[in-house]
Order: sequence, then structure tokens, then C-alpha cells
Amino acid sequence: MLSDWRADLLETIERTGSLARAAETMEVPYRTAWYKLKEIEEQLGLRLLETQSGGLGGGRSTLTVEARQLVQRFRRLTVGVSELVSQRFQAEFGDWPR
Amino acid sequence: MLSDWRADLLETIERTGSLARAAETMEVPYRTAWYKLKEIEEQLGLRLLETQSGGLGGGRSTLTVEARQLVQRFRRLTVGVSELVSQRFQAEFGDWPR
DNA sequence: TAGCGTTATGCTACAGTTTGCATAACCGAT
DNA sequence: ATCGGTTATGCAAACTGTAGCATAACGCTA
Repeated sequence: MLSDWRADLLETIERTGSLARAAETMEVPYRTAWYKLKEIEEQLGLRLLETQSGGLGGGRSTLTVEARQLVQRFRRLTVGVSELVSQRFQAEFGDWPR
Repeated sequence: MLSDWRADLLETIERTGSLARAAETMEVPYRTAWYKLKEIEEQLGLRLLETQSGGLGGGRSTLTVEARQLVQRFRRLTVGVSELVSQRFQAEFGDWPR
């Protein structure tokens, strides 16, 4: 339910302080980004964003504590994995004919 | 282009000796299984099946040597990886509230 | 109060995937 | 010769994910 891309999205929201800006930064429609977030929230049964519409800058979004923890854990989970995969891939398919 | 599920499919074909039976075993329509195989063959540019229609039992399918090697390598590639992942997952999310 | 940029969400369209149905060819066994 | 079960494929329908467009509410700022 989480993925590298989704973790990126969450981090970008945190960095930009807005879902709209995060979506633009990641070059994905706002509609889609929003939908993805809802998906995660639904699957995991938790709220990811602390949002406010209106006000300074039009509004803002920040991550909830749970979301921040989630991303942290996910990052720790995946670090080293892709390296292992490509290493194994090299070992098994390095001599692949095509 | 390969995946756990696809490797399963190939192994099931080998085990049952028939694409039709493999599809039934894996509870996926014959049409779909066939389509998936074509997809892999096309992407990798190799033949996966040694087929015969008609004859004893109506016909049969067995894996080509290349297909068998492919599955073997893929299994070796993924075995250590999934172990690492589930170990890491346990470490990071073992105490996850839900 | 009017304007602006953001959140939130419904409706719709479009593209790609999956699936159902149909048909043809094949060939050993009866 | 006919039957059965299999491979092979075309075609169209159903389903799914992604994206575009529209609209409403919100609240700071000018």
C-alpha cells in the first residue's frame, strides 16, 4: 500500500507545505495525488494530512505525526533493498544473452 | 517483465503439462494466461512453451529450456530478497498498531 | 467586500487490462 | 469417422486506473 513514489509524495508535501504544490512538483495532477492519498488512508485506516483551506497562501497541508513515522519506517525498511536486488540481478542475469 | 505470479504460472504449466490446466489451477481464465505468456515472450524475445495441440489428452504444453532457466534464475534472484524484506518489515512494522 | 490559492469532491471521458464467447486446427483413442 | 480436450486467436464487452473539468468552501490580504 505504500511505495517509493508514495513516500516521495508525502515528503514533498511536507517540504512544500501544500498538496497542490507537491503535485505540481511531482508532475502529477492534483486530482491524482489526492486520490492516492485517500487510498493509503483508507487502506491503513489513518489520517495522513493536517489540512487547512483558506488563509495565508490559500491554505496548507502538513503531515500528521503518524504519516511522518510511516515514511520514516518505510525508508528504513527499503534502504539497501534495491541495492541487494540489483546485485542479485547482476549475479543471476549478468550474462543473459539479450 | 517477470514476476512472482508469472513464475508461478510457468511452474504450474510444467507441473500440469498443460496451459489449460495450469490456468484452471491458478483460477485465471485460459485467455488471460495465454495473453500473459505472449506478453513475456514478446518482451524477452524468446519462446517459453513447447506446445502440441491434439493427441493424447487433447494436447500438452511444456516449458522450453530457456523458460526453465528463466524461472530458476528468477527464483534464486528473489529468494534472499523477500527474506530480507520480511525481516526488515518485522523490524520496522512489527509493533504497528493496526 | 472582493480576490486569490488551496482543499475537497463529483462527474465524465479515455486508455489499458482483463475477460467472455466464438471459432478453427490438431491428433490420439474409440 | 467421430469425439474430446487442447492450443491459438479474433472480437467485443466489462472493468479499472488515470486524468480533466467543474464547483464549493475556506480564510487571509488588500
